[in-house]
Amino acid sequence: MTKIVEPEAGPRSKRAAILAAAVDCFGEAGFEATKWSTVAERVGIGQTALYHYFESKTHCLLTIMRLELQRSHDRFAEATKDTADPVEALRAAVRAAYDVSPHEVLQMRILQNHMDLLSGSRRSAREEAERVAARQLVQVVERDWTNLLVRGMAQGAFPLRDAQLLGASVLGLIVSVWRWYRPSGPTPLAEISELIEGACVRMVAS
Amino acid sequence: MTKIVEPEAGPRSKRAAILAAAVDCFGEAGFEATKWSTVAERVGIGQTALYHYFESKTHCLLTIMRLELQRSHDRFAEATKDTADPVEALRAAVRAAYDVSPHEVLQMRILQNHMDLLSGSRRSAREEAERVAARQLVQVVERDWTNLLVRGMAQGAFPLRDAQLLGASVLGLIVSVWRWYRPSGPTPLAEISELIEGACVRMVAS
DNA sequence: AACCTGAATTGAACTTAACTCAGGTTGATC
DNA sequence: GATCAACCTGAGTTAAGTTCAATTCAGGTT
Repeated sequence: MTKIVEPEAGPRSKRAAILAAAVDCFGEAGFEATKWSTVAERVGIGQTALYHYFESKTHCLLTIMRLELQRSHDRFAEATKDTADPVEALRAAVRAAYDVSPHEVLQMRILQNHMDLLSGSRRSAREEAERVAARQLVQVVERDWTNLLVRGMAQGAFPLRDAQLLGASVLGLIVSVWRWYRPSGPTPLAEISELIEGACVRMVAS
Repeated sequence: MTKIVEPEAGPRSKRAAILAAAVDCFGEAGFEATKWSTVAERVGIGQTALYHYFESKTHCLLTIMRLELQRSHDRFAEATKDTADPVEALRAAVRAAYDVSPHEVLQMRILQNHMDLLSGSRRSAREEAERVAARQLVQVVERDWTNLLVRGMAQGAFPLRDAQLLGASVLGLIVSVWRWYRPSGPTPLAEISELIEGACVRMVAS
């Protein structure tokens, strides 16, 4: 469980700007479709300057994914921390999952679209470090949901079922939205949130 | 609704062999991670021969995705065609979705991991044709599930809800499995199928 | 003010893998 | 056995990510 130390920002560091620009580009156009040099342009630096902050285009992507996973976990914890009733905790967790900014929507989309990157190992050390950290966070998030179900089953609020599998399914259902949802689309996020919240409760508690 | 005419196989065509090899490679190692030349090697031809059958590596990927979507739709239709009861039809459809060979598992994984390709348009004509065909098939499959729900709601078997959204959710839940499932993993597909079948019914019919 | 240090940046060169092209081989059909 | 289309290849091109040696810049030291 090696945690990655976030490189502290020097006063003229462009790391944050690069990450923001990359999220926009990767999120809108897709990782493969966006040229690394375009990100540099948008930040206002030459393409080679990117390598001062990230070892590679993929290293940047993995960083975005890790940060998003960390955020998801934190929000889950925050949303459920003082709710004893399992059903209410579940509802709160789902609502928290969809209580996101447009920028965070892009981050979720990027994360979902590149989960497969976390399987195979990477050549370079820094990339591999990010990958492993992200993979661990995936497991942490899965455990978040599974534990919630286990707790509910133990209290008799949820019927007994394979909590691991059901947890993965609930999570899968929730994040599947990020593959098709567009802020500009016809369905408002609030409506989606409500429907999924109900669906999750029925799935788990019926 | 332009349907793509499958190039009929000349007696010494290696198209099918290429597709099979590509599914193995793309499915196991990932599309980006596998070199196009590796696929050629595995088939036993030079890399340039690939371009006799596919305009590009991406064209091959899009073809795989379209074929898989066509298969999914066909299986759905076959599984539900003579089941009047909506709940039973839903159960049959879910079971059909998981009644797949290991090779088809790879195809589903490839499809799910590259859905984002279907958003943006492609440069070349043949690629774009495959993309559009695939995109249409996605909508067809979504309609398959939505119609099933609409039918069930009309008959009073399912409570009234946004069928479009709920259909997308059910589908999202079902296919989310292909991101993590491995035939070599600890959970047998039959067990997954059963749990998801139940989850879908509760989600829709409770 | 002159100097030093390390972070930040750059242009030019390199690498890799997808792709193009100009032509060669094979085999079914007449 | 001539023909034609399908099929295949080696050599060369291109595009995008990446490396590297050299340079600029900002802030602190003497």
